[in-house]
Amino acid sequence: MQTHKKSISEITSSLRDKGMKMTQQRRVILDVLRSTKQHPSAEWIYNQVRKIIPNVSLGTVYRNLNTLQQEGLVLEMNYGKGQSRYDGTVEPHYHVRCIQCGRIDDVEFDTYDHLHDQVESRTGFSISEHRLEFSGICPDCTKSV
Amino acid sequence: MQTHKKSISEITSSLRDKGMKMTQQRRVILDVLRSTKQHPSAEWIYNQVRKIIPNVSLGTVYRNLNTLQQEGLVLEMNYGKGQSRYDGTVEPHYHVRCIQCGRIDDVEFDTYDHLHDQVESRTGFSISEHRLEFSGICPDCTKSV
DNA sequence: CTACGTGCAAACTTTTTGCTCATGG
DNA sequence: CCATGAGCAAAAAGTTTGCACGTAG
Repeated sequence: MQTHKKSISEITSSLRDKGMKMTQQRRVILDVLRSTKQHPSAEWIYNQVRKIIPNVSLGTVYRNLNTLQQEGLVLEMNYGKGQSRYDGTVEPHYHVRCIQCGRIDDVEFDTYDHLHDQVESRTGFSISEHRLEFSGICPDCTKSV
Repeated sequence: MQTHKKSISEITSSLRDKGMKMTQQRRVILDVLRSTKQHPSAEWIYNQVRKIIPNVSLGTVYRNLNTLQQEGLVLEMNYGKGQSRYDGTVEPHYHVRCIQCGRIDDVEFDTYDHLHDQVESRTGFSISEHRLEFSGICPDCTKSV
């Protein structure tokens, strides 16, 4: 794991090439998300960003998370009916989620990209990615039962 | 695949053992979901059920899908921010999803349950299940580009 | 009979959007 | 400068829930 992440200035210029701006809000949202090992919700990110830009709006957080996702800089994950969770690590990796407290950790694992060919020939789909997610009870929740 | 599904009467009596009733609505919702190879949304199920029970309510569909899910008779899947999708096949299997039209097919594949031990020792979680989902473009959408 | 389930509509949660103003490049 | 983005608040989308009535067992 621990692959090389694009620097903010690299990102800034690739955004500029598409006529997009690196605003203060966008930069801080990305910074916040990249600097946590949690896989937070939009609201958690919003609260962190507010510590730096007190009058940022939740709408801005959502708009930017969507933009960043389209640019391939952020991943969105949905579980159950609650809030989406976001991940600032876009390099392929897998997740394990606690069905009790919602905690999501990364799993250090070789990825199974070679399965794409098998899936393509069996389904006729042209596969671009896959997600593998384990669920169970985390160590903390195991203790506290 | 094509594993044995519990019959409605088996389900009825196992529900009864828990003090739950097999209502007409519950039975039809389960029938509709089990008899499609699609992986439909609650609203699609609702519309199908209405053909048989015209005044069924969407709330009832949701309530029953949640109940059936808790009983392990139905799976719920979330993708992006739209509606949840439901699956009447609870035997372990994987999915492939079209990022263009939203179609979801099953993938015939041996399952990777042996990974659970590896994940447990690496993360300390106690794993109960995993999901593997491929995404890409389906044959129909490939044609129509 | 009677507890569990339903229909209906209102409420709730999460996310998106229209509009006007601000700002990065 | 001026097109892209932000802030605000209202709306949309999806799901849940309270209540009075219905029905499976």
